[in-house]
Amino acid sequence: MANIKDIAARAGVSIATVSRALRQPDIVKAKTAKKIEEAIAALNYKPNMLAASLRRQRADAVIVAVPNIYNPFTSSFVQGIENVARDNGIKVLLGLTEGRRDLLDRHYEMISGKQADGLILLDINRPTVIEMRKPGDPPLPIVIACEYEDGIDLPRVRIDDIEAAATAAGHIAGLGHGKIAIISGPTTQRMSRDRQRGFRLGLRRSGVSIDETLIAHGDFTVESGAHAAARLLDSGKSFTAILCENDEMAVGAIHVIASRGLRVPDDISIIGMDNLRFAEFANPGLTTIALPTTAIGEQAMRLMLDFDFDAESATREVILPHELIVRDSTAAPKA
Amino acid sequence: MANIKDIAARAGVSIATVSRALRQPDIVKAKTAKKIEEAIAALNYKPNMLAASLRRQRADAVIVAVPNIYNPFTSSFVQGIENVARDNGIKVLLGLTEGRRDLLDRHYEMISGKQADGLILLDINRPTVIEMRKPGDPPLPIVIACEYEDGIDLPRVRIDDIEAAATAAGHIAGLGHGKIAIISGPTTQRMSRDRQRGFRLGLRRSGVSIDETLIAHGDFTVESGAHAAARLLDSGKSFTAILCENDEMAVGAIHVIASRGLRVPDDISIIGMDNLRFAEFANPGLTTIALPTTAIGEQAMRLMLDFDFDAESATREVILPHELIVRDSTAAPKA
DNA sequence: TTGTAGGCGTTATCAC
DNA sequence: GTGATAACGCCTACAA
Repeated sequence: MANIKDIAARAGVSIATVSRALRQPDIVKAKTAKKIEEAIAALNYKPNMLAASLRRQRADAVIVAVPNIYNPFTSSFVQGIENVARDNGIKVLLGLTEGRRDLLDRHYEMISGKQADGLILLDINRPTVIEMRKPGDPPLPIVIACEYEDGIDLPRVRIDDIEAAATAAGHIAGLGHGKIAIISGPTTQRMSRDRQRGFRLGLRRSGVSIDETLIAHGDFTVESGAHAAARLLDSGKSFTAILCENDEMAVGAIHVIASRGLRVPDDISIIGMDNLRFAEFANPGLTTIALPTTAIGEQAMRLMLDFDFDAESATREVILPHELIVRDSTAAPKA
Repeated sequence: MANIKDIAARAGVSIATVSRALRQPDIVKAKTAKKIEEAIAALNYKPNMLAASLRRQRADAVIVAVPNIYNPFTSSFVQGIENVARDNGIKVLLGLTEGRRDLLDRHYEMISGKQADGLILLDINRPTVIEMRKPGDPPLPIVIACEYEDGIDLPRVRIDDIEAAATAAGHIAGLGHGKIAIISGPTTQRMSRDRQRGFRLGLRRSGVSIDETLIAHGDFTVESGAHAAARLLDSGKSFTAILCENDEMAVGAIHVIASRGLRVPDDISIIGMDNLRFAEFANPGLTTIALPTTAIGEQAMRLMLDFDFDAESATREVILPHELIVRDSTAAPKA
């Protein structure tokens, strides 16, 4: 494989000049540049980025850690990151964590191993390295997106889950529902706690009281939403709407409700959160809260680029707006 | 940042010994190893993989190019790749192409730039480099998964789309349907052509003839499936089943059918292909053809590991089996 | 079992 | 504008 030396030899210049022609074409004479160009074409030379990164002490790459990739939410989020990264000559690498901390740590190794410069985290977990950090150590090049927990001082971008959930609850209450069930996520997760709080807040604002026995728990998967809905129906209690903490569980709930011969929204209204791509094509179309996923990704990448996490001026938190999307899964309760 | 030299100094050994302690712990004396270990812990040393890769001329990483990540199919496919990669100490990096060739080429640069050793392709496109290759050039470290085209001599793993589609068609015909519509993908794509061929083959085997005016075209997205179904319904022709070339379009079709007050499968049976995660929770649950996605990923990674693409003995093609999954979207036509 | 030393392919400093 | 040359941090013959 041709290297910079071969190019230099063939073009009759020094390797320094070749390097300059590649990095700062403007400071080398046009004629020289042309000779170099020809040599590069002739030998089909490709710069060895490994060597370049080693020398420059930066890889111009970030790694994005996501728990899974089937979640459409992830998709447009990553899209946002790519948009900004591309404009700045940064490579984006996706690393799957499956929600496992050991895998996340393994991805972090790409940073300690200098193969990437930063980590954008769209995951519940935090890499172990955060706990290992002692005061005075250099700042960690990590940006947290969305799944935030308190007590970790890293830049982050997120939505206001509480207000978003309150908006959803307000929509349902505004339609006139009074007996409202909730399918919540795992309360170990900050996001789930916030959303549940938001549901309560939204109902309270509308003067609707909550029946604590109408709260079922899932784990944010379609399957768990189906099971939770089944439990609610089996309980024999009556309710006319279900607030679901995410769309996946809402889809599961709709499935179960329909399979029992009940109708959405005639018998039971369903609202989700996240506005997954499939939400629009559920039967019926799912009313939900849309998150500015692409914008979140863009912001996260910008925070990464501004990386100077020790600086007083560093932006520590960006909160982006959500939006209610009304489709056909919600309606006023039957008279 | 501490480097191997610092460790050597602190442990009172040479850098060679440190390197060996890291790579081949068994060939260094236990006592020495311990001293080195302590030094590593004390200085919080992390090997610079960039330098290691540069020296060893391999990155121990593969890049997986996928058009998007929201497709659940992609997800378990990547899972399969990771399974095998992990067991072999290989890092897996995901690169998004958005179906764009320029982005794919950019990912390929990671290979010419030595940041990755191979490329696994789950994309319609092919990197430009394939066309540039002249006979005698070293083989390209590329494995193709599923989206195959003829005329490219690279190892690949796929399913038999024709037989898979024939199976789907056979199921519908076997239920007694005679007037059957088709929602096909873009016929520019090999996979779409194969699946359409398979549908025809399956129907012919069952002695059912095809009405060419009952073929609508989409582009594999939910939206296009919805539009195609609408066109079919608007045409006024009668049919009792739709063969969809993938689940996404099937979901779109169901949505439109339901929104027009027709029922699946009572009025119209729907079958898809791919067995997306959401297929099970569609309303009604979608009958479909399951692909061995994880196995495809595993095989692809194995082909990558066996990389010696010039060798006569190199495996060039692996075909994996599909499976019919019967759910609630298909039934015998009304009498 | 361990040490010495050359080199992987760049970039960047300093001369000229 | 261009050329020598010293790093960047590691691996691996070869020698001891």
